[in-house]
Amino acid sequence: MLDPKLLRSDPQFVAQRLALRGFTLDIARLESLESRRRELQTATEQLQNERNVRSKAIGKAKAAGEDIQPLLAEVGQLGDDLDRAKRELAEVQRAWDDMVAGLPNLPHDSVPEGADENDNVELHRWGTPREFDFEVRDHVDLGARFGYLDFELATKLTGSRFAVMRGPIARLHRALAQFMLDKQTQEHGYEECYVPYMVNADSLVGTGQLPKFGEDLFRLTGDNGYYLIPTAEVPLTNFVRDEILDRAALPLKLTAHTPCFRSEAGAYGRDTRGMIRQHQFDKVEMVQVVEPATSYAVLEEMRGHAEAILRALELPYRVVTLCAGDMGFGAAKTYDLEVWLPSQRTYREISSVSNCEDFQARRMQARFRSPEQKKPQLVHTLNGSGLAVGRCLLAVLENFQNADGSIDVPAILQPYMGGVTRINAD
RNA sequence: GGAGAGGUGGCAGAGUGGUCGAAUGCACCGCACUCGAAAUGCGGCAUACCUUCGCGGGUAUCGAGGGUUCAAAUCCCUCCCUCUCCGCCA
Repeated sequence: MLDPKLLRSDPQFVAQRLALRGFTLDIARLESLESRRRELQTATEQLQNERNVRSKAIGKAKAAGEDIQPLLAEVGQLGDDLDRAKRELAEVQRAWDDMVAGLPNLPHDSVPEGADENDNVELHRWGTPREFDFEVRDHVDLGARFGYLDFELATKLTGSRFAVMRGPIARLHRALAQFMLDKQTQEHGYEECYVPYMVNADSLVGTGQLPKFGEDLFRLTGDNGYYLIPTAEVPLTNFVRDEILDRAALPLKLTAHTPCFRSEAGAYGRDTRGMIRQHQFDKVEMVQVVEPATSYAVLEEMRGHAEAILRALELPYRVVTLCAGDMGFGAAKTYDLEVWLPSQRTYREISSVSNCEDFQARRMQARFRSPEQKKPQLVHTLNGSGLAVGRCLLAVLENFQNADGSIDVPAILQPYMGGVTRINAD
């Protein structure tokens, strides 16, 4: 959520920043709602005050043994007026809340302008894509060789956009997740967490998936209305919802390996082959909750934490700064890491690292207290994949393939594979 | 799933429908005392929003949401959560 004070004091500025991401702010509507809200709130509170004063007077009179009938008569009309005022106020307030809850975050000054992914700016590349002296197979073909990666089976079990992994590929998948988790906890200082894979609506509102993007989520039937998590960012970031932290508790660095569930309602027809875009995939997620002054330094740090995984795996990648138009709803600045996929001869997203500044914190009422400042201040929240396990798996399969369809296990993963150095061999 | 007991400020813990935003204790902060500290005394100590240049004033919040009432932490309803016992289970 954007700062209501800023929306009020400088709507032109907000509109201009939002325009960078292709969002049009209806200033006239905002201002009309705001002025009506203010008017109604003041009037309602005055009525409320009057009623409180009179009720107290009745209490005193009664305690003093006086006749309270005349006082009751005086107060008669007040209740109706108050009810009406409250109703009107609630209506306007809700309209305003709905409008503001639907506004995306403002892009940071350093974010490049642009409308879509074509305008993202490459920051740097690492590694050199390997030249193959044979015709490369994509991960679907490689995985099908011994039935280690089976999409048809998953379709029978469930439906499209799911995968079954078996044998060494299933183990490679597990090895990747274990390796990532170890790296983030042991070398980068994150606390390992195990979290619910279902969350309530409040958590999703806190991180910004709701109310606007419900169609991307799997909602469970039943009275409690839980949702499957689309990313561990949701449970991890919501650790601090409605909390006032001690400054000494910051930065809070959390990581978790979880499955992620996405309905991808708007993505039909894209990446239908293979496991690029699945309804269920595993991810190791990093979340940091920090003091505002440090958040941009932390963003760079977290990008490094994600890059470290790809480097250790010897996977060529590039880093792009997302342009304003391509960023997610809550992000003020985002880096995407894109891994080289030989079968597509292109880089594909494998990690996204974002600084949400106080956007999520304001929705969550997540604050911290420092000795210098009397009032609690909003924290800044950041999240990043470190990394997407499924996409990483397919990157390994494709980049480490041999002419005979076997796949070398990256050196760093071999200890996690019981010393196995090559899979898919005859 | 069944039966019972509960959810009050950072924590503990009072609270008869009416001067209750809420006693008291602990923790924390300031001041006094002290060479310093401890102990003691005095004072302060929730959050959000509205209003004011400021001092200040106002509104809301006692798990959540409804209801009764001139007035609700207190009464009624629904839901959520916690604890104890039983059942079932990994």
